Formats: sequence, C-alpha cells, structure tokens
Amino acid sequence: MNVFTIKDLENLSGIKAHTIRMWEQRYDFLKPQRTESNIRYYDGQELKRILNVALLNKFGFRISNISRMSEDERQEKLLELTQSLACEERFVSELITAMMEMEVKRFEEILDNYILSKGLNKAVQHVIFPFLEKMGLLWTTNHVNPAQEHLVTNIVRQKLIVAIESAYSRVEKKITFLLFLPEGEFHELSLLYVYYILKSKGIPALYLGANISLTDAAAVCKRKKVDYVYLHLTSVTNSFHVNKFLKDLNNQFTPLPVILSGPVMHKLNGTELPEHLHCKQSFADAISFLNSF
DNA sequence: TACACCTGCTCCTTAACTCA
DNA sequence: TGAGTTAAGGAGCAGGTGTA
Repeated sequence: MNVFTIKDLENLSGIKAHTIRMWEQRYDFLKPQRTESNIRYYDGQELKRILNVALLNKFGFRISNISRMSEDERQEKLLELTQSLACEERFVSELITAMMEMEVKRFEEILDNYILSKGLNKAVQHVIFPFLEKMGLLWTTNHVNPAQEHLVTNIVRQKLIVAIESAYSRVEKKITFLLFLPEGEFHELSLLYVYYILKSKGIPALYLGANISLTDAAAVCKRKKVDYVYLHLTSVTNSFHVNKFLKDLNNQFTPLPVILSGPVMHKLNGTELPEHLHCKQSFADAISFLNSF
C-alpha cells in the first residue's frame, strides 16, 4: 500500500503541513493513521481527498464549508469549477490519482477528454507537464514505482506520436533542426513535443531520439544540411560535468547554433556560454523561442 | 460599526529520527 | 553518541468575514 507523510501531502497539494494538522484538528475530513511513534501517515484515498479539498479551497470555498460536504458533494463542486486554471488543476489531480491507482484506461480517458476539448498544445503545457512535474516529486519520494511511471509516460508518448503524425503545415520553412537527447538521457517527452511544434510550423526536423553521443549527432550534421541543433536534458547522473559538456558541444557543433533546454540548465548559473549556445532554463522559454521562427 | 468567529500563519518547545 | 533535521502540538497574532 502506498503511504504518504504530511510533507508529501504538503508538496503535492501546496497546503502547508501545519495547516493540514490544523484542519485535522478542527475538521474531520482527514483521519490519518499514526506510526508507533505518533507520526501521521496517509493512504492514497486521503491523498485524493486532500488534493480535492486543496483545489476547492484555492478557488474560494471556505474550509469550514468544504468540511461539511460529503465526498460526492466535493466531487460535484469540483466539476462545477469553470475557471480554466481550476479545470487544469482538476485534470492534473485526476491524472495523479489515476496513475497512483494504476487505472490506465481512466488515465487515457482523462487525457483524451482534455486534448479533445482544448487541443494538444494546451494539454501539453497546462496539464501534461504540470502532471509530469508532480510525478517527478512522487518519484523522488519513492511513491511512484518504475512500472507506474512507464505506464503513464508511454500513454503520453503515444499521444505525442499520433499528434506528430497528423501535424501539418502548408508552408515548409527552409531551415532544418536536428533533435536528440545526449548519452544517458532517456526522458523523451519534451523532445517529442518540440518535434511536434516544429512539424506543425512546417520546419523540417531530423529526430534522432534518446541516448545519442555528441559525436554521432555531429556526424549527422556533417552529412545532412542542419541549421539548428536542439537538445533537452531532464536529469543527469552525479558524474555529469556541465563545463565539460558545454566544451564538447562547442567542439562538435561550432558554428551551428545549439539550443539547450531542460531542468539541468539550472546548473549553468554563472557559467559563461559560447555565443552560439542558447540555454533555456524553462521549457516554456524554449517553446516561445521556437515559436519565434 | 463593533464584536465574535474563522483561518492561516509564526514562534516556540519537545520528541523522534537520521547519520556521521 | 551527539549534532542536525523533521515533525508534533500549543499559544498567540493578524487579517478576513459574518452578523447584530
């Protein structure tokens, strides 16, 4: 059984641990179990409950009112939330609970509903990436096992591949991108989304995929006409040396412009970058950069 | 408008846990 | 074993809200 500490609930719901304790003291919608040493722990049902309560509370419902609602009433109120931000957060919460309960069909239905109503771009930016961020949090606290992660990332991957297949633009631009993930990097979703953006803008791209050495990627640049190189780094090992990596990039791809995105870019703080290297600390920055083409 | 109540926060102390 | 970290819980404060 998956159990969560109060800290996990704080991270996932955004509600401070002390506030959660106060709510528990004042209302009765949370009834955590205790360890022998009196430490609270929560099960999946309670995680779902606190996510729902946090969302209602965030969108103006008073905590005293929420506490008087039944589980069904809370669900009903959540469905009534019409603000787009509330809808997105509700979808993210539903995806998390579907993943935790390994309800693959339900997970796919939630995602399909959102994509159908809002389109893939909004789904990726407002639901899929916020969901992946929270899943990362669950992963680092050992609440998601590899099977759960693979199940859901494969579904998202399939959706992106189908979208790439059907992406179309009337005009074909005369620049070509080379897309790949460097050695040791396997988190392909962001790169697939970049591929989708480029294809829908009529920009040809050579997609090499995950775990590609810089030498192999550079060999492609020598044989094919490539104007831009795009790499995404989600996570790296402890032995990853930023400066060495930048030096290798510089050696292999100069004078081609290289766009580098992903959470790892935070490690570059203060590092002086070669002129042709464009580092995007947030994925949103990378996407708006690509949209400028 | 005054007052009571609600809500969320900080501060503090104590205890349990972790790790070198 | 001791230092550092994390969590529990009480007290009290400030700002918001409802009501007479």
